[in-house]
Amino acid sequence: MSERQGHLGAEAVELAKKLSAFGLRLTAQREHVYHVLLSQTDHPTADEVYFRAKSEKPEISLATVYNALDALVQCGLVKQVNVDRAATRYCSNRKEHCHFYCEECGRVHDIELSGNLWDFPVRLPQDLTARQMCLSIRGACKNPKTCSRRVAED
Amino acid sequence: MSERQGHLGAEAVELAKKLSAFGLRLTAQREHVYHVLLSQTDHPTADEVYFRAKSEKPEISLATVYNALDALVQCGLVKQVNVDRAATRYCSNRKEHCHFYCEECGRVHDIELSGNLWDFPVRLPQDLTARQMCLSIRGACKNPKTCSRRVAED
DNA sequence: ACTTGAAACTAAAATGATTCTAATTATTGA
DNA sequence: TCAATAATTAGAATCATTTTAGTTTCAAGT
Repeated sequence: MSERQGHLGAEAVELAKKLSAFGLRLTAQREHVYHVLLSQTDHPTADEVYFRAKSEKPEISLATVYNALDALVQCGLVKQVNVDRAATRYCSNRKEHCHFYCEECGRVHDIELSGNLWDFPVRLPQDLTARQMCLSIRGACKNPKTCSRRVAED
Repeated sequence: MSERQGHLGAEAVELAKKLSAFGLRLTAQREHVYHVLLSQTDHPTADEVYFRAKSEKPEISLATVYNALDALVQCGLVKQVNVDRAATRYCSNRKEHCHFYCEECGRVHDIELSGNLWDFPVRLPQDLTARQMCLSIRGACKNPKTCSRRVAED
């Protein structure tokens, strides 16, 4: 067991496990990026993650943030949210949910599902193997207090 | 009625109607871009649309292709498909369907739905108004004949 | 048919997001 | 501890998309 794994919090222990299951190493940077994502329930872009991460660890580089995000996505702890032609956003919500994109303000909201997406009937050709399903909803927040044009995030 | 609307095909007539419903004009370029999208059932990127369009109309510019794609998306004739951090793809399939993204070869397949997405139970907060729902599936093609790494499109 | 302002078009430059490079450092297993 | 490998860094490069500025086309009103 490595030096740094001697004193890990619960979060980091799980992170280490998940990463190593995919042949990826636990590093201080990945741990920190994951921490940044968990500490705010919004859906930051890589750039936003970079700035948040830098405020605590000024040496971290943008390339590393991309690398860490990729590692987290690969091992299933984080999901990418792609909307229109905008920068990809990242979501650390582990509960089954879907995303609502407000066309007015650009915010992404997490929406709970009351059913199981895998039960939804689709005519999937037999040569295709599904690994992941996701639902996304577009619309408007309709609340003038919280929904104003082009705000960063919720 | 304008000069060029005098001799339009059925496709173009519908296009003209949809566009004008959104205050957008029918132009030769938009018509051509729409034609390019309809003539191949794959999911080209803006760049790919540009090259296909240019082969028949060499004067068309990339900015116009983007403009035309935006116009088509705005009036609902075309859908954007966003996957990972890759360039946005465009889909002219008007039937209710969802998208399957093959993580091995990058192809996007249209999948028919047997149910109505709007029936799927989600806990949508009442201040959110949904306008569009879409389902997407990730997985693998699993067919070595048709699925090889990083092929352009299906 | 003729004018006119708005919308759309063009090529090219600019921007923004993401990836790559090369050199360095950290981590892991022997 | 050592070597091999993976991950990190800053910065350059690339790719996708948007913006700009000048020109053309369109549609609405004479």
